[in-house]
Amino acid sequence: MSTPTAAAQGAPLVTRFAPSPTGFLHIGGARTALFNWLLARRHGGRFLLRIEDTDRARYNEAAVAAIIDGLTWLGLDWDGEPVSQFARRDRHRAAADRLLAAGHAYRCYATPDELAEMRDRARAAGRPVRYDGRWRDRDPAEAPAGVDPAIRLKAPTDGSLTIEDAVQGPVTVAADQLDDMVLLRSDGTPTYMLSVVIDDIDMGVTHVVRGDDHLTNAFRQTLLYRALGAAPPVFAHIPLIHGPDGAKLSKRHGALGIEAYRDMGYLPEALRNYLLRLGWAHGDDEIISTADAQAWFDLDGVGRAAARLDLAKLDHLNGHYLREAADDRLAADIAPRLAAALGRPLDDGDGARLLAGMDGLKQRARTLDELARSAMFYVVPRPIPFDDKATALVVQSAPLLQDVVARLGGLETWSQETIEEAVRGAGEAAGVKLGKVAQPLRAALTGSTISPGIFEVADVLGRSETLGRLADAVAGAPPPAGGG
RNA sequence: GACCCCUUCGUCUAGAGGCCUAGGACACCGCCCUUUCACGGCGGCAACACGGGUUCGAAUCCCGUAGGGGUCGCCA
Repeated sequence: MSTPTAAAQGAPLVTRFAPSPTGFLHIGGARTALFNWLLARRHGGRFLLRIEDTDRARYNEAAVAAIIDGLTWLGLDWDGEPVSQFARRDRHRAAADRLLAAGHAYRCYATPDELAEMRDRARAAGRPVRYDGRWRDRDPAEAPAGVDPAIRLKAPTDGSLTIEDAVQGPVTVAADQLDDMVLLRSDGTPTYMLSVVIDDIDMGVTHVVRGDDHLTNAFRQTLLYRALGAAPPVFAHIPLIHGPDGAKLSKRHGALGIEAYRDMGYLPEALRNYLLRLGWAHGDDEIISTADAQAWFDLDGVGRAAARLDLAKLDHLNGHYLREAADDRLAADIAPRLAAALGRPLDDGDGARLLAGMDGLKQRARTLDELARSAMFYVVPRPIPFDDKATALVVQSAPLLQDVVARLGGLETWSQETIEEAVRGAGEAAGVKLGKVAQPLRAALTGSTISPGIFEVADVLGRSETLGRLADAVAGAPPPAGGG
């Protein structure tokens, strides 16, 4: 038998992201949220946020904040207020009572020890490890005194159940694989399985898009929908993300909170693009704007195999978005990183240089972290630190640099054009190629052999700072490497 | 162990029986551009897990094998 779905009846599309607040928003959760968000936005539907906080022992308030911060940073806006599943427990209990009254559920007096023993025996005998339904048809009069019962759903005992998963296709499971799941614990609290279904029904969720570790839950939940007389949603179980080694994501690789990626210097738009392409494709498109993603995303394009995390590709995408980003935004983004490295807040002069030099800087960086490091030379105080290659270059070319100092010092106008003219003049006078002058100059001004175009650097640095750094360099004995 | 799912270049993927001498992207290697490094351009390396079918024809359909993953809680 197959299952009709809510969406098949033409209801407006509603998706939800429903994390449990036991930790941060990890990369897999972020992708699940992205897909739900995109699907809703694509179809003009609603994207809801629900916190699955029914397990009070593991509830963690900081985790709720981390999830909300993570989604916000990623730019995934949800509709309405976040829903607390725990706050809706009375509603869940009432549903369990209704099922009990309708004969779809029953009281089970089996104790935890008894259940553990039952499982051990099944495992030892090589039988499926399931609840055996021992209280399903037993006379409640036989209930042991002083034992609070759990409420279990009566699942069908024969036949099979097929789910038409929007990603996995039709998936069939035999009824004997599904045991009678607990709806209400013996302490009267609702379980996740019951809460999810009641909440999804109440919230009007039409499409449940989640990790495929939930695939087997979909069968149990479908049974619950039926008992409740409600149409199940469209299920879409997306493959999990694996680490670079193909194994399940662990703390060793990418199982980091989304904020860790932010701290590593990734832009939210780059992460969105990367996560979108991980397990989903739209022909050969790679760089996909959020507007296009919202116009194109569909469940059809979601693959069925697990994908591995590849930071190199994320780096490439991030570089692309970095080059596209506005200079003032990037300057603001790296300011805290620079201030931390400098041990002092940036001043107006630093800010002006960063902004002026940003276009040249951002062409060369792949992450905000790299961008900040490459920008250090603009804000470090004289005498600036030199790396080994820069030191060697400056020592070799001191006479040439002295001529450059003389020529630059005599400039009436300080601009990229006049600077270039002066530096080229020095090269011609010495009978060497431009590179022979430009590299030592770069070393003197930045302390490194790598930087944006050197005329631009000198222009941004300004006349006095440029001449000052040059003087420091030709004065010899530049300070040892370090810092910048 | 039982059940379910998956398997195209190193990685992400295109591919829905002939358009495939399998395309794109990242990574890698050359060359070009060039004041360095990037960017960009051009070129290269590199894959249909394996074995059987079905078909005039299979990366695409079917079966099996191997490998990988997921689930088996009064957790979510």
